[in-house]
Amino acid sequence: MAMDDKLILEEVADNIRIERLRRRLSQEKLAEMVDISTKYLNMIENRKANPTIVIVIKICGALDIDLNTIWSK
Amino acid sequence: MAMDDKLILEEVADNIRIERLRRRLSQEKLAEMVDISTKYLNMIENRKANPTIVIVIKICGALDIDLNTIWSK
DNA sequence: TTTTTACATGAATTATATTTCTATAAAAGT
DNA sequence: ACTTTTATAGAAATATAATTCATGTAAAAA
Repeated sequence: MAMDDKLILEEVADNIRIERLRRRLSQEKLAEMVDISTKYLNMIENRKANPTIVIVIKICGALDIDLNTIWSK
Repeated sequence: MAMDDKLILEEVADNIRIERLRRRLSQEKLAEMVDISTKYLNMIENRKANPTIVIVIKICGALDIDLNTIWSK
């Protein structure tokens, strides 16, 4: 994993967590909405997973945000 | 793979191909810019792969488009 | 006709995404 | 103080992302 990969995952992870907390959703609730395991959502938010585009788009859908909210460079 | 997953991949795939052709880049050239195999880029454009967010963001970077260009629902 | 360029695909392999199970611990609620 | 909720994480197993190699096709160019 290259260094710029980590930068990407950091920003994606942080923005997901920020938007989730803004909506007062628990990891468990959001994971359930997106149909992924709680463990895996936790890994995403802690920058330990590189999720597929389908999962990211579903997360955005559940949070009612667009993709640019998660990465806007 | 659920049906709405396929809908997502279809739109993502089509938009990547459209933007690549608009810039007159070959699959080989774009794959090289993004540092993925030509075969895999071909699979993405033909809706046979579900790439990670890091790869999608790198593709957007190479095409100089934002994420919403690829998925805007 | 020959060569080159671009796109596509099957099979086999490797790397990694994702789940399941389990457990700990802090924080919040009662 | 007790209970419940929430977040975190290790390890092992499973699913699938991603590569490599080989090959084929078709169109454009020489």
